[in-house]
Amino acid sequence: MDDSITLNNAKNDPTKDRILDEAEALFALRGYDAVSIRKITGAANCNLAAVNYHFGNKQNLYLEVFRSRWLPRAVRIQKCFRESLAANGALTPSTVVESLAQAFIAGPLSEEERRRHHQLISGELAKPTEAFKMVADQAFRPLFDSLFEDLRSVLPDDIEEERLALKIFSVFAMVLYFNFARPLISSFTGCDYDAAFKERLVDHIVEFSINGLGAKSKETSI
Amino acid sequence: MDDSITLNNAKNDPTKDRILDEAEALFALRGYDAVSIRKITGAANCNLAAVNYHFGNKQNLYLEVFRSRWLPRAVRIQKCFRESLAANGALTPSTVVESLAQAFIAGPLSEEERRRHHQLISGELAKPTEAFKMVADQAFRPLFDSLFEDLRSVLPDDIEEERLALKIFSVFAMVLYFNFARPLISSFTGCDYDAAFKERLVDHIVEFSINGLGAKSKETSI
DNA sequence: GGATGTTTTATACATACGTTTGATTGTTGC
DNA sequence: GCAACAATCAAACGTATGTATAAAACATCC
Repeated sequence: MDDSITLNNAKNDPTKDRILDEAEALFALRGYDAVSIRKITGAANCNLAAVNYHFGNKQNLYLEVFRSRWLPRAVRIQKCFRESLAANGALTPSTVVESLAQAFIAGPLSEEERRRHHQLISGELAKPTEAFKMVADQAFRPLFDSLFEDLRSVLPDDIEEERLALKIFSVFAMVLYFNFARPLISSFTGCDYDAAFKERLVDHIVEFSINGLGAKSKETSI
Repeated sequence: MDDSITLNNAKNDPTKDRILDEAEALFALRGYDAVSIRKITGAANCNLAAVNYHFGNKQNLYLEVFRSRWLPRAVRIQKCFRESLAANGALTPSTVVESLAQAFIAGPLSEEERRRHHQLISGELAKPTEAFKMVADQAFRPLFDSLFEDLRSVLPDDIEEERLALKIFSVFAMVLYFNFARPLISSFTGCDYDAAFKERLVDHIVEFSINGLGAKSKETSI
C-alpha cells in the first residue's frame, strides 16, 4: 500500500483508482449500506480482498471517495465560480449569484459527474458521517466565507451578519434544490435538464435572488 | 391480518402500530438498507416474524410507513397552511409565503416529528422508490397546484407558467433547505433551531421571497 | 537470477440478513 | 367446551455480508 505524498492522485495505482471510481458511482447511486464490497470489486474487476488491502475497510474507502474524488470536484466548481466572477467585471449581487448558479448548475462537471456529486453530498447532509465534517470544513466553509465577504461588500452595509448568512443560504438553497430535486422539477414542469433549461434556471435564480417573487407592483414588503 | 377499512388507523392493532412507529423512526434515522427487520422488531418488542406476518415483507412495511404515517402528517401541514392563510385575511404573496414557511418550519409537528418527516422524504428525493410516486401524487402535487393558483391570482398576470413554477420551487427550496440542512446552518450561524430562530427564519424567507437579496438600492435587475 | 517487497488471488470465517415454517397461544362465537 | 380464526413465537432456511489469511504472481534491484 503506497501512502506516499501522491503528487498526482490519478494513475498512481490503476486498481486503487478503479475501485474509487466504481465505489463512488455505486455509493452515489444506492447509498453506503446498499453497496457491498463484492459489488464494488466486481464492478472494478478486481479481487474481493483488494478493498481491504488498499483501504483497510469499507468505511475508509467511503471516506477516501470523498477525499480524493468529491473534494477535488468541489474545488473545480469553486474555481469555475471565481473565474466566472472575475471575468464578469463588476462585482454586484447579480454577478455573484449568476456566477455561483452557473458554476453549480451548468459548470465544469459533466452531467454524470454532477449527478454523482450531488447525490453523494445529499446522502451526507441527510445522515452525516465522518465525511461530512471534512467536506464542511474544506469545501462549504471557504465558499461560504468568500461569498460572505463578496456580498457584504456590495450590499447595503448596515446589514446584520445573521441576515446576510440567511440570504447566502437562500441562494444556496435554490442552487442545490434545483439540482437535488431534479426528478420532481422535471416531472412538474415537463422540462428536461438540457442546456437551454439550465440557462433559464440560472436566469431565474438570479432574478429571484434580486427581485424575489416580483411582487413589488402589487404590494410592499411586510 | 386485518385489512378492513381501518376507519381510524391508530389503536387498531397495537403490534402493527408499534412496528410502524419504530420502523419510521429507524428508517428516518438510518435509511432503508441500514435498518434490519430484527432491529425494528427488537425496538417494537415483538417477534421477528411479525413484520412478515403483518406487512408481507420489509419493502411493504417501508411503503406502509409512508402511507399511514408520512402522508397524514403532510395533510396536517397543508391543513395548517390553509388555515393560517385563511386567518390571515388578505391573499397576497407575503401571506402565502409566510403561511407556507410557518406551516413547514414552525407548524403543527413536534420537533421530533419534523425531523422524521423531512429525513424520510429526503431519502426518497435522493433515491426515489415506489413511495416517491405516491407522495408526489398525493401530497406534493395538490400543494403545488393550489400554490400555483393562489400566486397566479396575486402576481402580475402576464407571468409565464414556467416562470411561476420556478418561483414556487424557489420558495419550496428555501423552506425545505432550512429544514434539511439544519446541521450545516446551525453550525455556520451558531443558532439553535429554537422558537425565536424559527420565527426569524420565517421572516427571512418572506422577506427574501418578496425582496430578494435587498439589492435594489445598489443596482437594477439584469 | 535469486532475494525482497508489493499486489493479487482463492478460500475461509463468523456474523447478519430477509423470509418461511410449524407449533403454540389467545380470542371469538356457539 | 369446542371449533375457527388471528396473532405470536422459537427455530431454521439459504444467502449475503465484512473481514482475515496464506499462498501465489508480479515487480524491482543487486
